[in-house]
Amino acid sequence: MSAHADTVADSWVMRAEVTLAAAGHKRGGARRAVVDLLEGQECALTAVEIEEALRGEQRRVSRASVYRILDELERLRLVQRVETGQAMVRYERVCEHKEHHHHLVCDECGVVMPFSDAGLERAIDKLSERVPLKVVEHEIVLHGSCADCAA
Amino acid sequence: MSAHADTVADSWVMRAEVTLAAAGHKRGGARRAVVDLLEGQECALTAVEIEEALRGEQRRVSRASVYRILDELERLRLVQRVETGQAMVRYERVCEHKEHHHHLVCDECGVVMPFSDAGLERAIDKLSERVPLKVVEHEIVLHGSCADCAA
DNA sequence: GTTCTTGCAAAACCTTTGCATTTGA
DNA sequence: TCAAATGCAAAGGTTTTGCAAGAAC
Repeated sequence: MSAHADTVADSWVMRAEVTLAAAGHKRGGARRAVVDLLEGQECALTAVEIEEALRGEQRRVSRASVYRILDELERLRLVQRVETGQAMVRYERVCEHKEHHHHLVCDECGVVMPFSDAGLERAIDKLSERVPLKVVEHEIVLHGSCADCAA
Repeated sequence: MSAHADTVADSWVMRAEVTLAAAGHKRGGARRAVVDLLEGQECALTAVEIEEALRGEQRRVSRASVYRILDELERLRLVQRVETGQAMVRYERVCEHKEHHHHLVCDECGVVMPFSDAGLERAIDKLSERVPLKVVEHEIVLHGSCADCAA
């Protein structure tokens, strides 16, 4: 089903399929297209970017459906919002443990880059237990100027 | 001018006044009202909350002016956006070093709470030097369920 | 056949902008 | 007097919603 299915037994797509089915969803073509697209992304996309990517390739999906699908995927904790301080919210798939990353945002040109840091994750995990909130997820965004813009 | 001026020589309000004057701004009544309001806040407010708070108390300020003022304060790095995944962006004053904090967001009831952690700040500062971005600020948001909602 | 999905168009909403007026220096 | 500041109303852009047609089971 997905290009990753061979190497990763329980790929994100497979988890998504199972979770969606368990939630009583049928397998709509629009949602499958969005899920497949997200599987191949290394970083977060906006709803508009998703719509445009699908328009060319697999299957045209209306803007409204993109939002509805993302909303449902978020509710099932299959995708996560990423807020970059730009106009539009971004979305990316939630991977358990592995591949978990955060974001660098260049406030000048708007580029968004992923980064990850084990030490930071450890600090967050420890902290999460001392805080008056049952933490289910966290988001870290570093703002600044990218190499090109700072030059 | 501010209630804090006695105890903290260079309070945020004073820094704001100086910075605004240096940037060629006159002392408008609306902006002063917004700045004074922000000085008294421990955590981030939305533009609408600011408008509503001022409507009752000090001085009525139009929505457009609130946004314009926040925009200018942000450009001067006197306030910082806080993105909580809710509909509206929040703003809070930027305090140098001290009082720096991040946010816990209850995704069920929407309450936003500040928290701070020196270890986390250290991890972020160290990390900021290893990253392909000239970092000027960072934002950490923990999402989950607050004590009331989790019960 | 029933329920979930989807597209379209309209609506809702937050935020920004244009313009005329007022205010501060 | 001149530039900045402000309010109002309109515009802009993103996200949501209502409704009817279509697809999955």
